[in-house]
Amino acid sequence: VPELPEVETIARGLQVLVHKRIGTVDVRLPRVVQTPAGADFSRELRGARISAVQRRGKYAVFRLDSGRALVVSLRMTGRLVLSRTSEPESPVARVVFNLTDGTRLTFADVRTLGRVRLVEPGEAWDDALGIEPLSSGFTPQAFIGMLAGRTTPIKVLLLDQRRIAGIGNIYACEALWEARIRPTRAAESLTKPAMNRLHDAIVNVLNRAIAMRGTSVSDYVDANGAEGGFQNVLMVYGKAGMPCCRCGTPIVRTVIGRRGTWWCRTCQR
DNA sequence: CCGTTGCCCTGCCAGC
DNA sequence: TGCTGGCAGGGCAACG
Repeated sequence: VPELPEVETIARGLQVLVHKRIGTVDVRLPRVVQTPAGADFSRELRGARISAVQRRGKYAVFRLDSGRALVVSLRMTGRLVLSRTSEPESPVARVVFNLTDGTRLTFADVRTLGRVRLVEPGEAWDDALGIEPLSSGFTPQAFIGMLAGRTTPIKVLLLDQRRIAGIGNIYACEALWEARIRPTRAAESLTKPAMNRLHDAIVNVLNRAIAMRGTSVSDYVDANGAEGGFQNVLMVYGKAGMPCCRCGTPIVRTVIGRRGTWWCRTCQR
């Protein structure tokens, strides 16, 4: 599942595309293109030069010389993978970008829930997205301010992209374990020290996951098709029945906010 | 604004 | 062996 560390790793791997020019664009499954609809998407991208490849939350963003941007949402099983135009195409390719130098960028997606869209210069496509948790603005004070008056379970708040952009189910579970906080706790009910611990745990977990090139539990691979390494050091995610690494109590799986949630009943309070 | 629910979509796997 | 139902979960729309 591509969350912040996975999309960051993909975007870094796609830096080789900077200054390259897009030739033809083949849309294999039209409904994954949000806008512009129909043939306009391919036509408007043709000839565009890529000026930067970035990440915002869980979105990959390709800046174009024209000031427009190609925005890709990978959702659950989406991939952005490099190859050569001469190689065979993925059977689940949804949009294929052929660069003029023979490089191919494929947006592949088994479950077809991912989306691509072309946004106009200055278009506020990410207005509803919250703060970047690895930016300097994500201070303990900023985080604590988000929790005030919020009765929602702390885990649901961590997953709310309008507050913090980029945390998904894996890293929400892992950060709460690291901070020793029960995922069901009402956000506003956390003590000040607990809020500080959670702030630090979020930053630490995301940075460690980036350093290990993301978590490959099902479909995730980077821009070169390589798996990440963080699945080998997960503490709770997907670990139902396994002993907690801190206290030995078996990890439980419950459902919070309609998401599977793995945690330790003993040391997460 | 806040919180909750429904829906999308396919591969995998436990259980019968 | 073959079928079925549940699960994986991010983003968006809709509702009170």
